[in-house]
Amino acid sequence: MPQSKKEQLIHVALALFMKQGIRATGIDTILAESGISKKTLYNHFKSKDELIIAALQARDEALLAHLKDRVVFFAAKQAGPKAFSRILGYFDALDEWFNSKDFSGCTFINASAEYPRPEDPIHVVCENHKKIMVLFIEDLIKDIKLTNATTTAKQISLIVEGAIVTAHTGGDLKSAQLAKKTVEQLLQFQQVVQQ
Amino acid sequence: MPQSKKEQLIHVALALFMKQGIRATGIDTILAESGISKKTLYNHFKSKDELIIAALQARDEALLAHLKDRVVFFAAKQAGPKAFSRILGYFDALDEWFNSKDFSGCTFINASAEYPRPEDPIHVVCENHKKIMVLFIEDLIKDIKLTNATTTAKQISLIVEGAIVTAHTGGDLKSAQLAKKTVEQLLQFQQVVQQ
DNA sequence: CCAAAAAGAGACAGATCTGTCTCTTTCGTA
DNA sequence: TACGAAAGAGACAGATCTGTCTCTTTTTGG
Repeated sequence: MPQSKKEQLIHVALALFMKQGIRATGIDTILAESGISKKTLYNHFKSKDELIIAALQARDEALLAHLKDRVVFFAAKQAGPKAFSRILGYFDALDEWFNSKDFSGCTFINASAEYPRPEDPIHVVCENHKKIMVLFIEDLIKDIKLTNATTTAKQISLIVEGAIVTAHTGGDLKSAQLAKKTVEQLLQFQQVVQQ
Repeated sequence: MPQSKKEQLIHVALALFMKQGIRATGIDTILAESGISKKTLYNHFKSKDELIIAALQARDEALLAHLKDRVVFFAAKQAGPKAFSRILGYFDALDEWFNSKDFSGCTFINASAEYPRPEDPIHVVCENHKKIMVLFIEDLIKDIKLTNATTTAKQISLIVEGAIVTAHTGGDLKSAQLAKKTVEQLLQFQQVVQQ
């Protein structure tokens, strides 16, 4: 078997959740799309919520792996200071993502919108993802001389989240480019001030 | 009558949508909460979607009015250059909002997450709201000397949206303060560069 | 090769969803 | 007061939701 039924379910569920939203996607649709029976689903997952969480975790891993890969690709093409190339390449990767055919916003922002209670396990998964993304950014800027890299990473994260929302909710598919420019200015300012 | 039944329905529906999400809120819950009958609802609104759109439009007006009011309040307390006081006061207003008891993110980001298709009328209302918010920011910075105020307003908007997401999805209730600091740095940089 | 056990298929149950329809009440105006 | 029209109440319909249960098929171990 190339893929276990559990993996198939997660894969199909995630695709539908991303395309239509979570609450808008019924169990029956997932089953019809995957050709797997209801009993099998409930053998692997105690409830729909558990499947949702598994799908989000799969998305977390896949997205991070994908972005890491694309950052390497785009960083190589970057002009300017070498230390900036990875973080600026990140925004090219975001630009590519926003303009991909089936872009429908950040799965985690969307999920936390559908499950707004902060203590909801689904919401917690989203919160954790966002923490990981800040750490990812912190890694991208580690070669830049900054007085407080953690704070700068959080600032860049604000801009990234803003770009995602502006692309999806605002329908502005160029938001990653503006975000890139904004981060360049911010980093230049912080470097100027420190020395 | 202090409030028409239509206004009551919009008011109750909006509160529930914001608290629980839109798809998670059934018509019956709205009716029970408001004490209004189903027939009356469908006399005023052709469908649930129409009620959703009316609720979002009400939110659009109420939020903008509230923020305008709070900006005036917080701008007066701002230190530093007079031209910066309104935009910086805006972030104090956001901080107040994020830390209010029933904060559950931006209603429009959330709604567009639940209705992800860009051509969905509900999604369009959200998109329009975001456009209005950029214009609002552009007005807040109109006393600052900038080479391209429209672009700067869009940049600040990115940071604002990022702060909202970071507060709600990320659970970081201090994000408005970091956003404020980020905008200060950005504006300082842009002023330095231009002259 | 056979029997025990695990896994799968899909009918079914019970709740809940949106939207309709009929009947009753209320209101405005002669 | 009386009558026509508008508005309201809530039962009802039909679709759809999650989750369970029974029966069949497949797999596996001796």
